[in-house]
Amino acid sequence: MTGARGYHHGDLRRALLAAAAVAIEESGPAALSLRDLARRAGVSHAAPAHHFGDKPGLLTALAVEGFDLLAAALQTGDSLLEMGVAYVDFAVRRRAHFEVMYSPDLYRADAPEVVAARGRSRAVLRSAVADLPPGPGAVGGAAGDALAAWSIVHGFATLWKAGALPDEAGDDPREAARVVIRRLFGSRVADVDARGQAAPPARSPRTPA
Amino acid sequence: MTGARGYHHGDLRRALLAAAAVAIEESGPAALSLRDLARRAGVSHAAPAHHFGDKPGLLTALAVEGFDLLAAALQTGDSLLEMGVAYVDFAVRRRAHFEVMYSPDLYRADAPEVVAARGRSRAVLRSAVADLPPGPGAVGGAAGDALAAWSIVHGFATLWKAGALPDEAGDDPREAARVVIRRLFGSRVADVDARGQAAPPARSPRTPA
DNA sequence: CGCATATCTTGTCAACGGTAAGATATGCTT
DNA sequence: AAGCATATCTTACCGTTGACAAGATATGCG
Repeated sequence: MTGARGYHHGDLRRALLAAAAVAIEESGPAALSLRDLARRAGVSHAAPAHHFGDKPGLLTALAVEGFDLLAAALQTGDSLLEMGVAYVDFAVRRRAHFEVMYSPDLYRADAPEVVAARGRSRAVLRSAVADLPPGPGAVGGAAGDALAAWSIVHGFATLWKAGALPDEAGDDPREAARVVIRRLFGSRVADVDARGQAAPPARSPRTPA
Repeated sequence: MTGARGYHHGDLRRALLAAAAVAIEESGPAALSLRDLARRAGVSHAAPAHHFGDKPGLLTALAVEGFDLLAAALQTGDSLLEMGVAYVDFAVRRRAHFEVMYSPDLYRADAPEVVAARGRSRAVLRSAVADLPPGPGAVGGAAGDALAAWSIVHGFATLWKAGALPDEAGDDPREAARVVIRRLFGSRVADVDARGQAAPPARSPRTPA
């Protein structure tokens, strides 16, 4: 375990990934230092190289972990609306993973593990979109639905994280995300009356049909 | 002009910003090196410090320039649809500026010039949204429209740039953006034939819901 | 013409990423 | 249980970077 102090760390790979997430949340991915991670983990500055090769290697592992975490987070929501909220929630709460995942310059985005993990999270979104009743002005069909849903949710999350939104957006990203998603899909999306009266104040974990 | 070779460069500040944009387009903002910029501009490694102070200072200037360029680009489109397309086009063609603008960890996003420039581009978007006929499921009113429009366009642009979209999205970001935007606003947005040929300059007559 | 100032240079330092070579623990084979 | 191959970690080093200090040179204003 991590308690094994001595020449061998015991779980250095995990410890480095966790330290990387913390460090990135503190100062962003650009300021990440492998030597700082090594210090946080209590090992020498050359230890990370054995597990990840180089900095892009470490961030590649973090991206893979992120895509898998995202896929898992999305699966908790049963409706497309809740899945979108879960996407935004993931972006806000796991800032480090999210930022790296969508910064392909920082890691090897074409590595097979990354492609596979990204495909898994994409499949979850697809399955939810497929359950959506067809809409009136469906220009691009289900693929268009998926693209639009992904775009609006990703854009909202990114802008929120970047602090680029005006204050009117409020302070609860989950609630604001609900409003935006409902504006895209209207009554096609679950669990809220189509007229879209002010959103329900309490979060309702169960979604009555 | 830039031709003034000698002890003084003549237009070093501009030259450095331009070189930064090129370098970032090549390798991303994380790999940016002030010394490399100095080499490209033909000056010593300490020259940039006089104009920008430090690296965040240079990126702050680049972000301000980017927000102003964005505001100008948005103003070319008269309809909200075309403005959205212009947003995506800006993100794809001026990758460097766009990436920096929405990476607040890289620069001083709270600097007054940045806040002002960002406000200017936001005002352009607002004015276009205000012209939009009210929609049926207007949850958040015009502010909700603006938030949704900005989110979907920003998300699409970001995902496109990150290469995170499946191949079905096609290879023309402007066309794909049109489809996505139309899915959000439906008939409320200027009408365009499904092929997405250039939109009519005049705003469409009132669109029946 | 002379001086204040803006601009650029050279020199220096600590920190970083990456590599090489050596030390130590782990686990497999017999 | 012993020995050896291998995984893991350390120490040492190199070139590059960002930042700072101090000096050199050009520009503009009186």
